[in-house]
Amino acid sequence: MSNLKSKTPVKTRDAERSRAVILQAALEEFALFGLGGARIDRIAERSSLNKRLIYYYFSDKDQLFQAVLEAAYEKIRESEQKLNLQSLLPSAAIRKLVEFTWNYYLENPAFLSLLNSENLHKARHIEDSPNALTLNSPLIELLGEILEKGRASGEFRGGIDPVQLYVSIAALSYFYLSNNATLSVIFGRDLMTPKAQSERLSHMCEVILGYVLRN
Amino acid sequence: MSNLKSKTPVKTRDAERSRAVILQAALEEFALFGLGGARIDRIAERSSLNKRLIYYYFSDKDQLFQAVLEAAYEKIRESEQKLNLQSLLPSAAIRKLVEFTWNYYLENPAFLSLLNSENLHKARHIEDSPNALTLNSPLIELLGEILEKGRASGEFRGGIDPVQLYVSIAALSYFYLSNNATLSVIFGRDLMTPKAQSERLSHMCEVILGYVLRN
Amino acid sequence: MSNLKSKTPVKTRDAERSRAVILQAALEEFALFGLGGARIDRIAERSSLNKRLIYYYFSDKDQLFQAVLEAAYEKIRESEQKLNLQSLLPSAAIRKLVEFTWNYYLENPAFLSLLNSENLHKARHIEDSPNALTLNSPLIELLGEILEKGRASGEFRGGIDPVQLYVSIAALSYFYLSNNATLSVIFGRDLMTPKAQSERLSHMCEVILGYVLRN
Amino acid sequence: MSNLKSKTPVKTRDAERSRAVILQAALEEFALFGLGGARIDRIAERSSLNKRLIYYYFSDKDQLFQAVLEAAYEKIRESEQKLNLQSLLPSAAIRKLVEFTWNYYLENPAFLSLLNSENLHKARHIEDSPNALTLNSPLIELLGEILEKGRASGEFRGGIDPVQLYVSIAALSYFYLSNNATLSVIFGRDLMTPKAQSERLSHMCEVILGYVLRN
DNA sequence: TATGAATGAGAATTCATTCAT
DNA sequence: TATGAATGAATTCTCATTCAT
Repeated sequence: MSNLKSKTPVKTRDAERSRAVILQAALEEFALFGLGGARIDRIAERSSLNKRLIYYYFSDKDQLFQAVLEAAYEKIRESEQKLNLQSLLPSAAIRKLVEFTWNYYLENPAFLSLLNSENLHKARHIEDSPNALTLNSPLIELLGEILEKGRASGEFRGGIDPVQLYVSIAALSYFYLSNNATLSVIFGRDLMTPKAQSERLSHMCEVILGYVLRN
Repeated sequence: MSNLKSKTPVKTRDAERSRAVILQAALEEFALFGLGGARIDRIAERSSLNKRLIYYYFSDKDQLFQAVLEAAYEKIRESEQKLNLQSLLPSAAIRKLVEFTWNYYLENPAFLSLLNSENLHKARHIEDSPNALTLNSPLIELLGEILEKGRASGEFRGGIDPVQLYVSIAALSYFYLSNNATLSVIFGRDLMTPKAQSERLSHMCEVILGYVLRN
Repeated sequence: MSNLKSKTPVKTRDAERSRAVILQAALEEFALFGLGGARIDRIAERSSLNKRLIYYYFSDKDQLFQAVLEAAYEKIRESEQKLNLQSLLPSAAIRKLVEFTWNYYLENPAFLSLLNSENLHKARHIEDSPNALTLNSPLIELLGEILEKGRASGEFRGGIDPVQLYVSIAALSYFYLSNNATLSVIFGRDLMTPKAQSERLSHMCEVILGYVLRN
Repeated sequence: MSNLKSKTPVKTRDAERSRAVILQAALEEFALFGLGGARIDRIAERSSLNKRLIYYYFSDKDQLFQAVLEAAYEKIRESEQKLNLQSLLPSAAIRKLVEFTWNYYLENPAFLSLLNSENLHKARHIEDSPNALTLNSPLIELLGEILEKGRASGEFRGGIDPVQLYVSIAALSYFYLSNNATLSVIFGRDLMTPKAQSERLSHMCEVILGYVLRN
């Protein structure tokens, strides 16, 4: 085992690795400071790589941001696909989606920050990102099937738009976590204590299930 | 009285007005580009005032941002207070709050953008903004009373945390509008058509009322 | 005399002066190194002014180059207008134009270098320089009149295109001076000694006058 | 012999060819952008060869420029030698030299651009180019003989310095073509139409022959 | 002979901020 | 109160060149 690792030393001249290291460093930097506030110099430092190399691989700041964004979207889509919602009962599936969304955002605050930046910039980076377009469709389709299954069994109410539901599920977690800093100040209470977190999760499940369930 | 005004022409030596003009220009600039992306030069242009004056009134970029933020919070609080929710039946009050939140965010996109920036910066500007702290309390208190009144009358379920509810109401509108750009790209449909807007509002009312109402 | 100067001290905050100083420094730099080889830093040093100020007045390197070019053209046009060729006999006028051209180029090598740079860049800077277009017309017109006068008196041959003649007069001096460095190496003789210079001037007069004079 | 070549496919390990390809690519790049503006990266692209190889063959940008310049001089000298001026009558020889010069410059604009660059750099590259020095002598000598032959036959005037004449012949074509961009803008007419070209050639022949011919 | 990866020094340009009037 | 002029410190990006294979 350990000798396996020694057989593959951390190569210096490894394009794949360098690209990945830069992407990770850039993700952190963009998440912390936004697109405008991010500094290429700091990304170079973070990645312990030469600043020039960033331009070598990504041409400029915007294209770097785009690459980071694409990677972030791919990552969440992969996680979503591992959920296997189709194998669950409708209400369990919905609950699992709410929980997954919450946990994913909680563990990947950089993703939220990235999306905020991208929205500030009117989505211009994803717009010309070829694979972005079809990224969400599978989940929405699946959600549609779940809603239909639940409705057929009489468990769920009818007429629910899966996009609206998906947006609402995301919204409830996203807003709480993304705006946690200002909300905590304004309400004068720490919204990130373990207790607060579990209360939020319960609340969201109640809201969403209260909505989809027939009564 | 009226001749006082005619003696001081509109564009000169009117401190109050200059301050206000700068604040408005800064609001637009910060909303469009974020704190990091905003340019003092452009704020000067937007306000057709001298750049130096901005420093005269607001000392530096951060304090300017803070002033803009405070003004934005004040404005929404004022609007909230005009709602007169206490005079309505509980369910009508809740519905009205949902509608108000949606409409306010819709009409004041700069406010959302500002909050995103402030959250990116960990709320450091409101933190030392003396009046920010108590800003939300009245509404939360009122919401608590409404929930209690509804519960007492048997219309509402019990055990609802007004803060959670308030956050969720805000979340549903905020996320949809703030992230509209990326969502529209990803779902491949324009979320801001009049039809899409009214569908969203209906959906949100159903979600929130579905949650608070006993059955 | 000397107290005149003390009455107008070198003001620091003098926009006109700063602009002029930058233009002069830029002229020298561009002449020495071409557009691509010129360094904004060195222009700042040359002018003992802040680099930032260059951008303040001229926006970017290209616009600075354009401004320098325009100034250079204006200067030679002014000098040409002082020639008063119309008051001379045709052959004297032609000779004077040849001599003037030679001397002007000799004393303003930066002008030649600037034109070379501009031609390397396909004249893109003068192209959108509003006043450049009509700059040469007056002289060409005057030259046409001189040629006609000479022809009418039987002194000059007919059918001479003033533009062709003007270009040829310029060419004979320009090429010699602009390409002096390579020519001197290739011919193995210094083309800039006083003797060489006066020989060149004689030669050019003979060529041009030999061409325009009837016999 | 022939099978040796077939064993080495066209694109690999052919040092001679690679050198030549690089030289050609560099010629184009230097001609388009000058020495300062030329980019090693682009030369690599143009030659579809690796950037590293350029350094392998030519050490650095300056030496590459020097090699390009030498090749360009060699090429024009070769062409000049094919003219066989000695076999012509003096006036025909002069006319042919004017025409050749014009056509050569017309067909090799890169050569002109290269010389401009070299002059901007004070001829420092040819200076230490061993073969450059004697390059022009044969033609000048030949021109001297032609002039003498013409003078002896009474056709040409006497006292013409062949260097001056050669420079003037070059000047008339060079300036027109090299400065065509700015001249076209300033005179507001396209100097490169077929008609304009042939007019220029006629004019130059008249000027030069008008000068050398006795009357 | 050939090439992709990597880099330090430098270049243009930007930006918040201050000076002088 | 108002403003044009001036600046130092960054910041993005470029470029010739070298390293490792």
